[in-house]
Amino acid sequence: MITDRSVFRDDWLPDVQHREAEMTVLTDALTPVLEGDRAEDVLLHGPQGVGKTVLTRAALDRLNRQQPTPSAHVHCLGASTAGIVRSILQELPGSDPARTTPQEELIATLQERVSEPTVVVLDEGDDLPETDILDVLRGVPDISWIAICHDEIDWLSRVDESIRHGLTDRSLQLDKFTTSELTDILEARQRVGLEGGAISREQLRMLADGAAGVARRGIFALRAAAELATERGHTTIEDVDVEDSFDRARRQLREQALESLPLHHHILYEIIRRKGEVRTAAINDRYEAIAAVVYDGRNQTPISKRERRTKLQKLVDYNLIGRRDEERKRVYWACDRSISSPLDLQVPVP
DNA sequence: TCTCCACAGGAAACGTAGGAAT
DNA sequence: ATTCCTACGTTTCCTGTGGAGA
Repeated sequence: MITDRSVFRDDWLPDVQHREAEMTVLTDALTPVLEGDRAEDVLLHGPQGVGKTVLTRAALDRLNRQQPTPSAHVHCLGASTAGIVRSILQELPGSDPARTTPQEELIATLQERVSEPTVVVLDEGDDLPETDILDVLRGVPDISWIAICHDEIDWLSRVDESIRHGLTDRSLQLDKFTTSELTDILEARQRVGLEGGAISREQLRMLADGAAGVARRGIFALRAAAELATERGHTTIEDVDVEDSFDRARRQLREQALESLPLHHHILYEIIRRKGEVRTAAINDRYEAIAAVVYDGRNQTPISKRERRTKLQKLVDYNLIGRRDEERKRVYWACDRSISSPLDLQVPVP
């Protein structure tokens, strides 16, 4: 039933639909490059999964077809200033810098290497105002940036006045799609990714409706529906497959998030998942009780309480665990207890 | 109201891997 | 081969918060 799985992946670049106005703002911002000038900076903001990254990639793709332009797409979440500069250098032509190259030297290399208009995409840039990266980029005359974040007000409140001023008219909001817009988007994906006639327009509308305007959710659900239909021996996708697709899609999104995290997070996640609702102190007790066994032979050592708090925060950010403060207790629980760590952890059952 | 306690999270300090210089 | 240097992940230290109990 699925003829091309790559269509459902995050890195698939579709023809952008229902973002004409936004696309115009972006392409206008990039237009100076065609004259050999630096592009305008842009801030792109909106909820997760509504196509901010896709729109940016599409705009750069369009620019590249008119005028090949160096660009770098950097994931900034949790990265230091030096880390971001290093990622940019890795994407631009030239040799990659060594792991321990001093920050000052990285910046000097960037200034030397960039001699024509270059666009840097700062994805997942919510924490950017805390780093010096915008100042660093300002020191490279040919570099312009497109920052992608969730909360515009928060982001702008933390950058300095000159940057805020430079963004006037170039702070671009992407809202959730309407059901009919998202139906169109799913229609286009299924045309490429599924056998002809596998799904009806009405079923696509149901998927779009269930995804509540979040494109990534809808796309994952479309794939999940096709997978369910195949497993159940249906020749085309049936309504029951669509109904059951949301659960599977949600699971797949969470599994993907968990897989992307390192060992310590998996161990903490498994402790919480197996216990149901659990207090911080109980997590720590359990962690300390099993640490020796779980870390054995893994080339890593148990982490301190303080660092566990940081890891737990990340699990919350990734929507893998929930958290609530009540009285003097902070309580954690797994958002979906059926999702287990793919690592083969020797977490003993209490 | 005051003191004690447990915990959260910010900031500084620390240890280590690995590349460069000698 | 040895020494030096840096980024990064982590630990240590510390301050703030808020409920419990005197």
